[in-house]
Amino acid sequence: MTTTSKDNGRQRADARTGTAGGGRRRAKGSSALASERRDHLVKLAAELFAKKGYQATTVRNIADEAGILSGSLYHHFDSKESIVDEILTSFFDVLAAANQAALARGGDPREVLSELVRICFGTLVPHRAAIMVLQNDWNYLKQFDRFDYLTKAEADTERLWVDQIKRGQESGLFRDDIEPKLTYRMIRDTIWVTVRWFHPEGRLDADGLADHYIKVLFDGISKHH
Amino acid sequence: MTTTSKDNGRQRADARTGTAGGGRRRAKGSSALASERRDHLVKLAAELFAKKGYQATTVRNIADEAGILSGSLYHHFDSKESIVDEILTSFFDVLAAANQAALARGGDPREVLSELVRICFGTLVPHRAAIMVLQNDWNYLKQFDRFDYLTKAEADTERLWVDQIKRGQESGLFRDDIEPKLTYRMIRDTIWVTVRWFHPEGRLDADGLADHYIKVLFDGISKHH
Amino acid sequence: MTTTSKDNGRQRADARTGTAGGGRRRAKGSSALASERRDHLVKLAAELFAKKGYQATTVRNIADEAGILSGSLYHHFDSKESIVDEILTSFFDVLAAANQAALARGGDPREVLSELVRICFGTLVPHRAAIMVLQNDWNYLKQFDRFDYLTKAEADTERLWVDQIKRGQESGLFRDDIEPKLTYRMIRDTIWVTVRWFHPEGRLDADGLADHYIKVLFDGISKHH
Amino acid sequence: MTTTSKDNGRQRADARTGTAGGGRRRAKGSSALASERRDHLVKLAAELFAKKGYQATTVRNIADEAGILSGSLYHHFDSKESIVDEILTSFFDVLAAANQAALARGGDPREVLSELVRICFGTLVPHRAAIMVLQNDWNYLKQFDRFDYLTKAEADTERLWVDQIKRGQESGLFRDDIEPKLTYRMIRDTIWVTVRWFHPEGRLDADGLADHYIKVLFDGISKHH
DNA sequence: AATGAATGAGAGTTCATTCAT
DNA sequence: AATGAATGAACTCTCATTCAT
Repeated sequence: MTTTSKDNGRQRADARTGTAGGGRRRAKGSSALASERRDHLVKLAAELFAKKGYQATTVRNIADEAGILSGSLYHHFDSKESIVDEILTSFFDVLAAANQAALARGGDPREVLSELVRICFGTLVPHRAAIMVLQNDWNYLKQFDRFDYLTKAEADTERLWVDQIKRGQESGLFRDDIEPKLTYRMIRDTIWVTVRWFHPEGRLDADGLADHYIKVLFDGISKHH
Repeated sequence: MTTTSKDNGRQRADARTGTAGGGRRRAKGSSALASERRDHLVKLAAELFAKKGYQATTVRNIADEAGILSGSLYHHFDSKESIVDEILTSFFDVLAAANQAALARGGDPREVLSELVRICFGTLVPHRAAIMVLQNDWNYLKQFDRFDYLTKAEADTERLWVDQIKRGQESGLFRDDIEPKLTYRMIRDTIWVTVRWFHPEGRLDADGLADHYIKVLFDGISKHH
Repeated sequence: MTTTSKDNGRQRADARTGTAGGGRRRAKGSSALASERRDHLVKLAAELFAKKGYQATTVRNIADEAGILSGSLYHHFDSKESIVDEILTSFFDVLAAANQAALARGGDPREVLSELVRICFGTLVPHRAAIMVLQNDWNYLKQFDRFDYLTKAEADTERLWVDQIKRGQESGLFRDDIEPKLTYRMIRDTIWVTVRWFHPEGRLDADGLADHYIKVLFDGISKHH
Repeated sequence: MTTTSKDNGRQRADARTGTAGGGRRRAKGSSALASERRDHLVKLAAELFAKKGYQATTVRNIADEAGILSGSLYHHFDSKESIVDEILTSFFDVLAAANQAALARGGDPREVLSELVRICFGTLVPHRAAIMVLQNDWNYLKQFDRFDYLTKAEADTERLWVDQIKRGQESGLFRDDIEPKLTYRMIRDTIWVTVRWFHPEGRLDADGLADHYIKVLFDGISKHH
């Protein structure tokens, strides 16, 4: 039993249980510094993955960016896969926790749905890289068993959204002639896919984008008299 | 260098000028058969690209599927890039032509926009592979100069849509408080991204999807009294 | 379905069924030449494995010996493992066939055992490399599932020998106070391990070695009056 | 370079001179504890080398087993080679001493040879790991100059055995038609190679194995009337 | 129109070893 | 006595591409 920081396995296992907050427990206080180094490397990798794509980013690219040799990365990570895993996991943890919190706050379906939308847009900046990877490389990554948990997490999220849409229809807030599942998927995709062209320094920041979208989502683009 | 059908370069040049109809001119009647074989190979490649992604699909994969050796593919194509280029080009040709036709038919902005949306959804089945590649691999492919024409084509399309949205606002049909460019991008992304989960044999076919989306787009998901 | 010569899998499957003679069937006559090239490479690899050990021999070593680049080896073989597999398989096929033939010829246990010993010594020169690998690298190779069949083949051989020793004891030819299984193992190891120092150009060739050993085995080193 | 117990070099020099008894002299009493730790590490390494082979055992494997980090091993040893060196040296020291003692005790060649055989079998349990390494990894290790002394030690042992066999032939105890050198090698190999399958808890312990082998060696497996 | 052998660059990964702390 | 970060060389293997046949 080593005390290296290369404990991806255990870490992720914890994370996936849903212990919200995204706080990462470390066995030893002494490795707080080690964690910093590690987190820094993950961040560098994330930027490269986002920019060039997971497959097109080589382990050597990441090492170069960090100013070390490619082999040295393996002191911190088991594999290239485990790096991207860490990126995606920490994103999903935060998202799941935020979603749960929104549900807990309650409110009518329209309010809850607005909040869920805002949460999604809210991750656009802090988790830009993870979302980019998900948009561009998920089709490739999903083939690996180790990422099955993401498929499951997504299924959970879908249930959560669909429930709210149905509640909205039952309570007469939402139209009856929309398909809840379909509608969810379109909302979801519309939001995440913006990561490809969204620049937070532009005219609209993430909140502005969210407002704009919520407007269109609930009332459409037509002028109602 | 043979004088066979390996004339990707010239072909694409023609295509990009926008000569609608998708008809591919062949200099020699003798190569009609060769063209069939070639088209077949492109189709096989497209399916693989769609399923596994462009980078993850090897030239060997394509050759295996065709029952030949990987080196033999180079009798038909200059490179792996030129195969995907052919796939994307033929999609963009059809799309641009259809868009032009819709504009030519005229109508108020709401009608034109509806038609543009329907055209997009309409390509989902016949051009599934091309759209899939665009969704998953564009971030990688865009780095190559040879695909610059796609960026330009997309800019043209954007202008076309934005014009209609603005016309709609000016004529009082659409709300003033929506951003035309933003709205276009969201519509565009929402439609194309469905390629990832859309199954034409499901409850809704592409037309059904289009109807559903147009409904939400114009009037939102809220019930209006 | 390709027609490359990289069909290790199928080939070995056939071989293991026990089709004696060691003749290797090739799907196409056209690949007879391909087979020659392949066999040549296997031979080069075998010599290196024998000399330096399996692990210490790099794929580049083999390629260098063949005057090609390391990557080119993968046109012929799936992996380094599959090369050594081919070496070992062809040895085991020949050995099993020879053993069966000896049994078929019949004779009293002393004659059969003598023949089995002679067969073992007889493989020392033509299969020197395979035996060397088995002596030096088996402990490493056995960990891979793909070599399980060798463990099974060895178990079959053990049964065959033990049966003869027991028959010899029952018929009063061999002493009762020897353990058949133990005796077999010692005979087996004694013979194979000679591969480490045996030089066929020395005073004794393989046949001479066999005679010498049979003498000692049956009657010991003591002078009997 | 510290002045701790990392003195492999000197140590071995002493050992090779043949100072029997296996007692390891330590310059400083203070390092008695250090020595214990060191011996423990050597033992752990020996087990791993025996089980997985020298090359396949990584320095990390050893460190893991000891509950430390791989780099920390270098506080105790110069290199991976020096660890295995220590294992082999201590085995050869004991063996050489025992052989000398047997010679010193005298007796007719049959008695001396029996004793030598028993000595070999007697090392099987206490020096299992060293013998395993010698059987499996010697072909690799012998390439390094630092292990030349082992080749020389082996040559000494060979001379010792061959002398006894020749004496036996001259005195009429052993058959004239056996090759002394050949016979020695076969005896040697037969004994050591049993390390691969010998389990001391089985039906026969090391002494039993020795008895069995001596029986066969001197009188063969045939029943003599 | 296709084969089969090879190229050459580069991929992810391993590992003995070093060294400041 | 041990850590933790890093080195640097080498490893097996992949793959788009070329070319003589």
